[in-house]
Amino acid sequence: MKTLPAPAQRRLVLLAQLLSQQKTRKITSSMIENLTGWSSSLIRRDISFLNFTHGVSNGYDVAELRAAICDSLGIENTDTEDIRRCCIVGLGRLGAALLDNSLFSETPFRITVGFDSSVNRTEVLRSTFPLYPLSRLELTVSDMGLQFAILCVKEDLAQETASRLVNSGILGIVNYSRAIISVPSGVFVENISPVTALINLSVRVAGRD
Amino acid sequence: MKTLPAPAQRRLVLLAQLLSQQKTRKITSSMIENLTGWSSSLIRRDISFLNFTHGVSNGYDVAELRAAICDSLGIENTDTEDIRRCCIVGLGRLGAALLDNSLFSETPFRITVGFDSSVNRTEVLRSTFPLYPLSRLELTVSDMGLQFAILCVKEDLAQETASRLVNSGILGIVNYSRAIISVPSGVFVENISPVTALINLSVRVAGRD
DNA sequence: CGGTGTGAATGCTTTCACAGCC
DNA sequence: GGCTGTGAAAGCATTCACACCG
Repeated sequence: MKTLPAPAQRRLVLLAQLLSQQKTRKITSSMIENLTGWSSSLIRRDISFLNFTHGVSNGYDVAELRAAICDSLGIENTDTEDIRRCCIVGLGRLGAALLDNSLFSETPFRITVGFDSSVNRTEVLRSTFPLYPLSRLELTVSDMGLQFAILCVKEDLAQETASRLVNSGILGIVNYSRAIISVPSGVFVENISPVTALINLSVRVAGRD
Repeated sequence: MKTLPAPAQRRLVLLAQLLSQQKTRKITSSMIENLTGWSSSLIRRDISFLNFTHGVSNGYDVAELRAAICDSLGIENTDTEDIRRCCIVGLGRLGAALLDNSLFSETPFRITVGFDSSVNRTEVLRSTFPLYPLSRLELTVSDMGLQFAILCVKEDLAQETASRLVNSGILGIVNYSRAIISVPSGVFVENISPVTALINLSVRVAGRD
């Protein structure tokens, strides 16, 4: 098996999510094409990277295929074992809205701690896990051995906070701010600011000749 | 000028954002490489698609380059003209957190209306623009001629709501839910659920051999 | 020199097309 | 007959390498 190309990896993540919603028991590559717009041969190629040998020729078994993708990507969505604990940094309106582990049900992720510069906010907000002042970030992240952070601080603090996270051992950052943050190699960032998303949409809409 | 490749387009959007943060007046492709991890020749190639002829050989003028990117992508960040009006659908904790146009300052986007199935929420939440019950979605979206929507409804309503948006003329959807939504060709979706982002990070972290 | 801009080469990704299987 | 899985071809994106410029 060749190594999984990055675009294929991202499609497979979405495909796994699509399969969890799927009501039917079987699905064919052209049904997936209709749902996603990706060509059926591309989908078959993506699936072939999983070396998932299903045997039958009349489509994929939805549950089996999803399991094969999760298995291959290491994203078993068990609720019990192999949980990845994450922190949220910045508990403004947006950060506070994400303090809700029901968003992560049936995934291997759990929010286990939040940080904010305002002690007022860490004390007023209710959650099932601790909320600490920013000053305890380094200590807590390294003690808990966290690898993932959700960054919801304001633009002007984004780089500084990201660096502190990286220095404490964080390997992946979900960046909700518009700021572009620099991280050393081996650390990854997913930029999901609504502004970036709207700009990308706008360019794509304009570009459809 | 050849047409802009999709990966280059996405990098340029991020580059424009990076340039807005940049403190220096000049920047070279290898400074950008250090900040972003993209190779300097790739950056020069991306910029060459703009047919931006800057003249000098000791780096790019930050402001000029940013203007050239925005111009070429049609994302002038004026606050006055050519504003794209957007709606938010679903005013739970997350949707309500985005009802804040200060998130979109210095961009051509403005939230101009919100919708929720709960009349209670549309009446209790405060905002500078109207909040309506979901039943008024079609009428309002087509009356206002909106092209962009931010979708924050729960998973089980995502597809149905997206279809209603598309039928009302929406061309681009920022999807905050985990649900994968199907749209006809000519309509675009950006999936930015925190769950998807974490999964992608987790796969990339695991894959760094 | 220390930089850009760009043909040409390389390396990836996607599509084509068809054998093989149920 | 309809679908998968996959070599081989085609099409894209990235890197190389170097002419050229201030």
